[in-house]
Amino acid sequence: MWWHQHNLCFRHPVDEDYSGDLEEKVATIAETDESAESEGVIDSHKRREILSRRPSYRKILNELSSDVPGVPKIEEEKSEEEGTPPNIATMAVPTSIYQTSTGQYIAIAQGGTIQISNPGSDGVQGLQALTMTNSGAPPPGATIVQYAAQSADGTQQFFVPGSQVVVQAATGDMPTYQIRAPTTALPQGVVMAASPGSLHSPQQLAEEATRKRELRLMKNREAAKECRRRKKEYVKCLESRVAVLEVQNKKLIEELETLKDICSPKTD
DNA sequence: ACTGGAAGACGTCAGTCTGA
DNA sequence: TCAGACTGACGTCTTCCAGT
Repeated sequence: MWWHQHNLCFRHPVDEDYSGDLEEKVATIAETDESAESEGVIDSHKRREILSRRPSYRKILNELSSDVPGVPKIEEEKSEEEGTPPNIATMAVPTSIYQTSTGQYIAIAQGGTIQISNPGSDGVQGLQALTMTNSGAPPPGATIVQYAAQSADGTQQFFVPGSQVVVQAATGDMPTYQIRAPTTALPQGVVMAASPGSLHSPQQLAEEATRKRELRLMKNREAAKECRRRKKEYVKCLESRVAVLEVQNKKLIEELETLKDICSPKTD
């Protein structure tokens, strides 16, 4: 596998190895002037150990950015929506925000907690917490919502991704929610469970274990995505650093040549 | 049109790191 | 100490493109 950019051609056998090559390149260019005559040979085992214990890309890049003014920082987890309602922004950092048909805001926080806030309220007031779970073997796309707060008013309806609508289908101690397409009256599946009771039976324990596994896989999936995004940003940063250092190096060499000419004029 | 390789994105597992 | 975050490694899938 070969990878072309800036008229350079880097070998790129496995995607994970490329950033290592680039790091080496940056280090080599940065140290050319001082340590050109140093041994420069690192024991491969030691090097592997160092690499395997490297801190996260975010950390590295942020350290780089503090050393080098031009290097951008990797942003912390940012919310998807720019126009976050003020009464939600002060709470946990949401990953998704939806607005209900009655004007309420629903924020799904990182931990899977759903927060419902009334537009007129000032943050904490009117907030209801729900817990998102995916238990057992749900049908594709289905989401289990565990209702942890009692709704005081009547039927509630809010929008979820995919142009679907969550409708409160029953009231009372066991409110039920259904996901429906907004234009059809046919429910696509009941996805609501009441507040969780105690888990005792083997089946319930198995379901809980499955649920935990699903949750872990989901989080890991998101973490892997985020990790790859950071890595790409990190590699971009290294590439631009290579370019800058190469230019600097060239300038210094030219300067050195000029000074050499001045200090030791030719004797005819 | 078909095919095979390159490249990129993704999901998962396993191991390490880190903060409480 | 432990749970959660992070990341390398691996396999799979999809898309693109050049060659036939």
